[in-house]
Amino acid sequence: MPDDFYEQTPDANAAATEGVMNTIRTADMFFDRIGRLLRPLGVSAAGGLVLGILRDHGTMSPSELGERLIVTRATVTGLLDSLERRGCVIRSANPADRRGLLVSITPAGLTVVKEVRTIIHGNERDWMSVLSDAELRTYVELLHRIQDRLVRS
Amino acid sequence: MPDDFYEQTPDANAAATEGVMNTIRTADMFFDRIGRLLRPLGVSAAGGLVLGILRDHGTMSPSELGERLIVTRATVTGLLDSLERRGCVIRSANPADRRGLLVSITPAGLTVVKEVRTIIHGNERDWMSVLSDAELRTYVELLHRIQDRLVRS
DNA sequence: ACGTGATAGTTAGGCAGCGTATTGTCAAGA
DNA sequence: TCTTGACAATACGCTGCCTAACTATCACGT
Repeated sequence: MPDDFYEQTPDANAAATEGVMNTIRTADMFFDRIGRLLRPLGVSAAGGLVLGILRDHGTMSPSELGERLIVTRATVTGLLDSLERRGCVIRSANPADRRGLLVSITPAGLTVVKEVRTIIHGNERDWMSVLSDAELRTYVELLHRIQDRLVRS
Repeated sequence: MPDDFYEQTPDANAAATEGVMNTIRTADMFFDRIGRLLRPLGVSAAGGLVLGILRDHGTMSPSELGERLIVTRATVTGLLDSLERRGCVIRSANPADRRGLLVSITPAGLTVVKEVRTIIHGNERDWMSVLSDAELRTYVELLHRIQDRLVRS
């Protein structure tokens, strides 16, 4: 998002606008870099998140995956389609509820998620290295405050 | 993006990861809220950006729009298709270069962009009101430092 | 004058997200 | 029992973003 979108606004909103626009721009950059780093592994950024969750928390339903990812169930369906095609996860019937499924990570998926983490962690550390430890703590705290405001719509 | 994706990482990367993930999550929230606010106007968040640029800088080529938006020309094609369908912009031939086009905002587009700004500015101010002026300045400065690091890949 | 490479825009195909509608299943109350 | 409302997953259509390939045009160097 370009700086100049709102440059004609001379009032007190300018600072708030800059905060919002720069947040979005920075996140876009992160997401873009992560996607490029993961492409050689054959998974998307979203797919990497799914595998990480399955690795840490084990088999779960698509709905629960959606809650953890903060996306809709419809989106989870598509993500699982991709991951299943690549052999990273399998869907099986939930014996306790015939409406539901259970999603499990495969050995191939475990291999992928291991590589994902190695790649991403190093880069994240690098990206944030321009902030001191104290600045990073401040930054995260400010983000949390903004998020708290946002969840209250 | 869920907090717990990387929770099993006990080393020094945890703070950096939290910074990256929270940036993405916050931006997602911003983008979602903006999209919902703009839906009644019949334009997407990206469409609103295009109209704002055209309003501030006048007629320009799709390529230049793409540079300002930091998206590819192919993406601009799609955005202009939508905006043209809604009567907000028109494409015309560039008399100086028969390869190129010129995109102009229409009176209807001007009306829309005015409403967009009114709606968005008030909300941005509200969202960022949880930070003091000094904190907001700090926040934006930290974002700029991170962005500077990111543009150097 | 004429290739040759660069540029402008589109198209095609893919992924990821959404909202909405649909189908099947569960659970609770009449 | 049976109906009714909630829930699980999917299908469909839309937007937005990408890359790659294509056509048309330009601009430069020979």
